[in-house]
Amino acid sequence: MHRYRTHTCGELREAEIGERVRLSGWCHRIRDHGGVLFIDLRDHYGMTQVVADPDSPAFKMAEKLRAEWVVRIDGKVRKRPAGTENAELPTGQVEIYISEIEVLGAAAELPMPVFGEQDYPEEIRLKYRFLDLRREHLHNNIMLRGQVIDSIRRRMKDAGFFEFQTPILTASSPEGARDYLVPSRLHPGKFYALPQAPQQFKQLIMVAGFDRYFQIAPCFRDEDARADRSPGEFYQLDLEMSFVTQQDVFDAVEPVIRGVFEEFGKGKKVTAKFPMIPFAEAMAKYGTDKPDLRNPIVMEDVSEAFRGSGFKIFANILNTPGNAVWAIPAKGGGNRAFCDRMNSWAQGEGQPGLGYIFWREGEEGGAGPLAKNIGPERTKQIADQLKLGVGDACFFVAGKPKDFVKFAGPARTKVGEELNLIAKDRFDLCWIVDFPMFEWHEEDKKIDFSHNPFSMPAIAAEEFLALDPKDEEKILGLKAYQYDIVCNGVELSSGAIRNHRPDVMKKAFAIAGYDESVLQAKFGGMLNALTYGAPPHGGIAPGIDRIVMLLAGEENLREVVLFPMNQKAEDLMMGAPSEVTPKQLKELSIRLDLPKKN
RNA sequence: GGGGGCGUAGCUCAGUUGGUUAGAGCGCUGCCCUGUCACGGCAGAGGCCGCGGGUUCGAGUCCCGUCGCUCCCGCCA
Repeated sequence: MHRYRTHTCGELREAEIGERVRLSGWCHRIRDHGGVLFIDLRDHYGMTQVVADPDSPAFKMAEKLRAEWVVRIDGKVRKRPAGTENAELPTGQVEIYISEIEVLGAAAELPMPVFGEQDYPEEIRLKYRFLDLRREHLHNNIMLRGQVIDSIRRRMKDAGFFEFQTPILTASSPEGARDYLVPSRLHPGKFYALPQAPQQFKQLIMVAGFDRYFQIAPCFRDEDARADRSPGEFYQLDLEMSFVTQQDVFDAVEPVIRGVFEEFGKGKKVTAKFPMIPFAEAMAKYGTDKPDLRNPIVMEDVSEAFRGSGFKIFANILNTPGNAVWAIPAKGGGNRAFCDRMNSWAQGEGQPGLGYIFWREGEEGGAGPLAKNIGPERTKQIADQLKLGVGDACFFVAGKPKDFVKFAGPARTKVGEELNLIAKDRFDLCWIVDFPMFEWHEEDKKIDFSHNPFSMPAIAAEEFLALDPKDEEKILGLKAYQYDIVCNGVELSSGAIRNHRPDVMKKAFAIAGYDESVLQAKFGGMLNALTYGAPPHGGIAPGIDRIVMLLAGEENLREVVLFPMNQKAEDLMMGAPSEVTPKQLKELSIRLDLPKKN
């Protein structure tokens, strides 16, 4: 007989009745009836009920067991007495009558029970992650993650991609997020950086002629956390392709993403063909470049209904060129209680308030102070434009669109949530395309890259090279071959057709006000590589953690990461980051200059 | 760096207008219980009410500060 087990805890059926078996696992739940004692023995594979009574030589030992002790039990499989079968368990037709128990690992009193579905504070869950991971919910999430990654690998390889590894210790990159730095012992005063993404490596793999690259790539960024953004490290399905247009990248990636969502989406409807939504359209309709398309609300410009109207606040705002008034239609929100609630919410968001009109029986022409200010004609104009009627409401935001979208987008989401308009049973995916190449940097009063300086401008190279840097209007209107995949309001990935031409890259940096020496200093290696025959190439990098988060139905990345850090980028279980010895620092030629407390 | 929420038993939470000895469930300890699967019953232990200061005859409760956790903004090519 095997030292620890003949079967797993999820294995035994009626076929094994009468066999002498050996199981090892955790005491999930113990029910001691005095005369008869049940233990639900749990392992990775499932749960089996084991039972002892005073006739069993193991009874005395069984009475000593406590939750989460790891034990080995020997015994005989027998059919459960009629009427005591448990249909919830695959092993529920049988039980094991214990003849011997060996304690393999006793457990101290638990800071957090494994049994049950109750919520526990993050701090405890993270400190005792190994206990949390025993719980069915997290355990399943992590297994799902592994299956999703397996599926992605298979799909990528089937599509002709090859998997590469790129360095973890590399050079600090000047753009983007803050780097994690690793001091060099051999080169005092110099540092490696952990890659924020293998961006330059994957481009170099294309320059090296490998044609189709992918990697489940760890990425490191020293930025503050969010619910959907892990501090420190996360994983991307990083991929890159040579001799491709933007459409080729879409055609390669879309089936992989859609396939994974269909495979693991538990029957939720997945977008059959991802719509391509230009950045400008996404901002205008949804107030964000990562719209939740499950929310049917589409905003519209209603500036004309307010221009020169009796509602002086908006009329005055509209006197400034470039300003506008947008409407957020709220089907089914046509009552004062709801409108007031939205107004309070807006104030909680730091807004002065949220103007609204609503339509109800007896006031078919529109109710609320705003309707009275602008009069019935303009109110009707709004109702007609947005196809609103009795029982509906409409909210308004006014000012400079670039500024108020930060509020309008969340307001659209809030209305959708409050009125239950969001279809929960779908994964609505889309491409966001036509991002601007450059944008006006208000603080520095200059034109700068709006995304990745490596993206190719969506304009003929010759025309781009001929651009007059003073022609700001044309430059700010330029689009880039830059694209995102968005699912249910979550940005899944960002990608681009890369700028593989040194001349175009130099021009792009010149337009953004960087001297060629800056380009050389920052991206000399990359630029150099491009001068020796670089293929046109492009790629994208979907976030693995976010995909799994959506598939698992979680709101927080920590629910799909094995050993996550907390919001302050601390590993409470391992105690990272930690102090190091003076000897270690000395070897690295590092002296600490810590900030003074208080 | 800034804003919101939370902080009471090992854990999840309740705690009234500021008023006697701060409660419940789970867990823990002991006893009882031969068919449970969230087993049940009886008894018990367990509290710097995050910390510091203030107001008050009296503070878990009100005020100020601080710390911790969390969510968001900034940040995230």
